[in-house]
Amino acid sequence: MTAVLVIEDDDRIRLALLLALEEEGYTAYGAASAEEGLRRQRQDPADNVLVDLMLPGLDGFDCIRQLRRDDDVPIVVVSARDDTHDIVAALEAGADDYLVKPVAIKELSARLRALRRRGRAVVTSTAVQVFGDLEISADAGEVRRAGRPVAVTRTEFRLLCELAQHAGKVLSRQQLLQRVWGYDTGDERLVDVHVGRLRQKIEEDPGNPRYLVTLRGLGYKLQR
Amino acid sequence: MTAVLVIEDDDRIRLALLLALEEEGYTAYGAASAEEGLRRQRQDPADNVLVDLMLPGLDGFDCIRQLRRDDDVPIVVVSARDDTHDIVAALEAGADDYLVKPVAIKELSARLRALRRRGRAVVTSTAVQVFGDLEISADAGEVRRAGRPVAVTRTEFRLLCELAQHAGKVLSRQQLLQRVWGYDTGDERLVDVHVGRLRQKIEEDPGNPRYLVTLRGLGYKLQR
DNA sequence: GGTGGTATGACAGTTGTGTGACAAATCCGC
DNA sequence: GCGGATTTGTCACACAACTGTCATACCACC
Repeated sequence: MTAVLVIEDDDRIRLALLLALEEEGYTAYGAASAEEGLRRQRQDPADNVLVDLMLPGLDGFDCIRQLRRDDDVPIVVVSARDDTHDIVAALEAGADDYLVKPVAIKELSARLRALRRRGRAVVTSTAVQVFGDLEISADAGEVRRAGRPVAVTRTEFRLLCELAQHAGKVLSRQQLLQRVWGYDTGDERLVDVHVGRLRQKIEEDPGNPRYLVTLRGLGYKLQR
Repeated sequence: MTAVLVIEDDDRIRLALLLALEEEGYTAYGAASAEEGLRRQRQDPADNVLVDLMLPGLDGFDCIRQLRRDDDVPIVVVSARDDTHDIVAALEAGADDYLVKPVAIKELSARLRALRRRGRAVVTSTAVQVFGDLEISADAGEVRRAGRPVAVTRTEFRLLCELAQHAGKVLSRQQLLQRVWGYDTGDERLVDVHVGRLRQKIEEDPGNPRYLVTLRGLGYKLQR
């Protein structure tokens, strides 16, 4: 799952972008100022960042420079101004792409894809997550235990990824239902069943799990 | 010194671009057709390639795909059309950036700099990719299994190249439709059929593929 | 020992994938 | 241009894999 951070002060535009990105299959979250955006990116780095140039306080160019200083996440500028000078300045500041508002969401999506294909996100995002002798590769759609590939189904894979993404933290059945299945409501037993099946595949001793542990009354977590 | 190849059929525009690029400190040379451009790039690779979309004979999109197949040079599209669909298609075909004519030379220069800064030297730009006893020669447009040439059709070859380019990574049917066929929408079963045909040709046991594997619910990938 | 929460096996309905047949489109030698 | 060969895309069907539900057994904690 690719996470995108949208830094944009106009609430309406930010929300619209977030919705559209979600629709395209991204995990998207927003920040209303450069300061907030930088803080969020430091705490929980996204795979791509969208930045508006006109921001209150710290402006977009400074925001780009700071983001670029911290890591090399692909940065896409979204601006109302199509002045050549702005475009050049943004690219010089460290942006990777520049889009003029109003943004066609398909184009944005394609540009994010193109950026990722260039090999940037491979470095920054989830290449392979490792838990002891358990490896999860989101790109390859593959799980390995002790070096051996383990065949998991799509749902199991999603579940595992979701747990891995919040490694060490408990996720309630409700949260898992929401994030893996997209159900706002539903039978929580469903989660149990899939957790059980996943254990059969990834645990040495499914009855006494080492990775995918139950927290009675709380939910499940993937042990680091 | 950075060398730039300009593929553009209009003599006046090509000359103007070449002059402007020289002025900016680049070494620039031109080609009046996709075929000529591809030949020159193969003989004496430039550091960046500028491509016009409307070309006689082989068009810009095909030109981009071929360039991308051969190596990993940054490609900038320069086109008179600012249609979103064209932009998306060009990026999907493998372009790294897109500029609408008339081009502001300063912007072009900045974009070339930005592209270079991104550090492209990531992907294996080997002409021949090897997977076990399977060889894919992009240059020669040739596929071999256990040393023996395998006759694949153009579509099959493109599909195989696309998968090889992202070796080990899952590509969804949607992604393959877009990248191999250029369809933004369409019947995903089309991919299945061609994957099936490709398997008949490159796999020892098509029913139990070693290279071109299915990831149920996710897509296909070419196993390393 | 009782109670609420959790694990697990079986089952039927659903979905996803492989494949052969066929017609349209394209290529190619003449 | 022309006609045959090849390639391409569509469709339908069969089969295998997966999903969600349920019932039952199990366990931890009070």
